[in-house]
Amino acid sequence: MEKNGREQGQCPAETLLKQLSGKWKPQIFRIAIAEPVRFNSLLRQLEGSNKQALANALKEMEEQDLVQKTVIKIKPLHIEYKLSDRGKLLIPIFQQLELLG
Amino acid sequence: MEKNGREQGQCPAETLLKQLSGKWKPQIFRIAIAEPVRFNSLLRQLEGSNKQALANALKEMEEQDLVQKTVIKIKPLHIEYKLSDRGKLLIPIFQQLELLG
DNA sequence: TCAATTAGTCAAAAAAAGTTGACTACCTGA
DNA sequence: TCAGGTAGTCAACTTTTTTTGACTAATTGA
Repeated sequence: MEKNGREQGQCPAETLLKQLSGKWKPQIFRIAIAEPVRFNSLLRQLEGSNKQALANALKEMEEQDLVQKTVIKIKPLHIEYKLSDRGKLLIPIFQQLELLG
Repeated sequence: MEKNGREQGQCPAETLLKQLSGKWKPQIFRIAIAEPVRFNSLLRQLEGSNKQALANALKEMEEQDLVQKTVIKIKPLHIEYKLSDRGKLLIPIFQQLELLG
């Protein structure tokens, strides 16, 4: 998984667009900007989605260093997803996309 | 084809991300920022692409008002694609994507 | 012990996106 | 009139992405 398009001689924008695209990623990103989210909460918020879809999206977003997964060791073991430092760096551009979309 | 995500109650960024994504669209957009392009020129510049891929991408980008198609009535009839006004509006955000990608 | 909640995994099917190769149509110069 | 360049279309195929439904595993409260 590359983090920089220039390293493969591609169009760098393409790399980032690919990381933010997909059926559920933009919505996950938007929700995670506001506050950390847990798996089932996300599942309930994203109508029409399903466990597999979210698991895939979250795993990819974690691999691409967009979100950070944290295990919270309380009673029924919560797993929290929040934006990573790189993810936070992308907030302004995401907000621009929201404005122009 | 919608131009504004808010009109369908979706994540607005999602609409724009979808319009800019796809195997060839980012590269087409980047090339078209620099100067108007013709079909076969694009085909030659995008290694691994094919007529169908480009025809699809260009048609969609035209429908989404990202590029403008112009028929140039010279000898062997050229067709030129350049950024539309809306497309030009997106240049800054695309350049940001290039920087961060 | 049983049901519910947490957060997933797995395999298969369905849908969407991308590729391939043949074909069309117009115009021009030889 | 025939070859070559322009810009495509079409149907079939392959690949990738997304969905569906069943299943797992740990923990908790009744």
